[in-house]
Amino acid sequence: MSCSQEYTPQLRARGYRMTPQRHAILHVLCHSGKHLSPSEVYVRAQKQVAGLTEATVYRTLEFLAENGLARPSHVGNGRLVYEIANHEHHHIKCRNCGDEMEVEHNLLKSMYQKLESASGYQLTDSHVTFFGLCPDCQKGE
Amino acid sequence: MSCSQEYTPQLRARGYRMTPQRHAILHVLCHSGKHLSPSEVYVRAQKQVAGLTEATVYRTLEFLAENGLARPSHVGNGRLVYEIANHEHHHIKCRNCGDEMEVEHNLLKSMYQKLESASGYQLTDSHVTFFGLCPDCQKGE
DNA sequence: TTCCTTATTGCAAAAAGTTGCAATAACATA
DNA sequence: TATGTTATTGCAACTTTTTGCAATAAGGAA
Repeated sequence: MSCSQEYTPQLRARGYRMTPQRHAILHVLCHSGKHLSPSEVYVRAQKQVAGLTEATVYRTLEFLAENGLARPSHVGNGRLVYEIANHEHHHIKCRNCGDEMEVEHNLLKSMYQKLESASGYQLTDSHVTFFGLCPDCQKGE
Repeated sequence: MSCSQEYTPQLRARGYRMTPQRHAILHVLCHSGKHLSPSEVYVRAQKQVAGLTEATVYRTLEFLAENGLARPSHVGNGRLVYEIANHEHHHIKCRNCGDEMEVEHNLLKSMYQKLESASGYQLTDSHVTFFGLCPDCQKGE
């Protein structure tokens, strides 16, 4: 309950429906704080909705992402993870130790503008993951 | 032959070996011009090396990426594609029609510096894919 | 050229993710 | 509140990607 409730009108307005499955998945994303893989979402949401399947989790996450309620991101190795889409940010991940931090979008803002004018594209999707070496791992090198 | 030959000493120097499989896969990447999915690489490389398996293609692509000879990129939906790592660039892809263009790295250079000083990270991996609407699809909206 | 070490491959099984389709259940309307 | 439409789910089969392990072969040293 709580957080996920507020999404109901958003879905209805677009002709979609709020279901116990979507409810549970949104709830999981809301209260996780970090991003989760589909199977992590599955394990947690299953406790709230008996009979939930993994296929539904995959479809729901993709659906939520398409509708701007969840943010998918590529964090290494080609696997997607998801988090709730409340504030715009990006990630930097350490190639070595896997440590990760958030980056405010306004650091990238002027670059986005340059990019838009250079390419003619209108940038919609704003999540990017950068890879590098964290301060600790740089010392080790 | 040709292009892929020059990589042999690079691998040897690090204690790795050049094999017919790696040879063929590098050759495919070199002569494709665009990025390819693992299965596309498999289909093409198989013609040069009888008995090549998909597992080997996956492992080889990951290996080449780790050693800086190939560049992996996330082009939508969580699937990885690969291309030969000869010049630094990024991609912008249209969410609507799938059209794609390259972006020169120097457009992002100053942002990379800001990011490094703000985070303390040393950014190593430089490929990013941005998503947006291409000029044509913007008109349609 | 032959031998030896060990990086690399193929195989087969497992894990992760996707898809078609019939059954179910949101929810707008009466 | 009862009803009909159709968005959504579960199921099961399928595709894609990963992994362990024994067999193979690259290439340095004798």
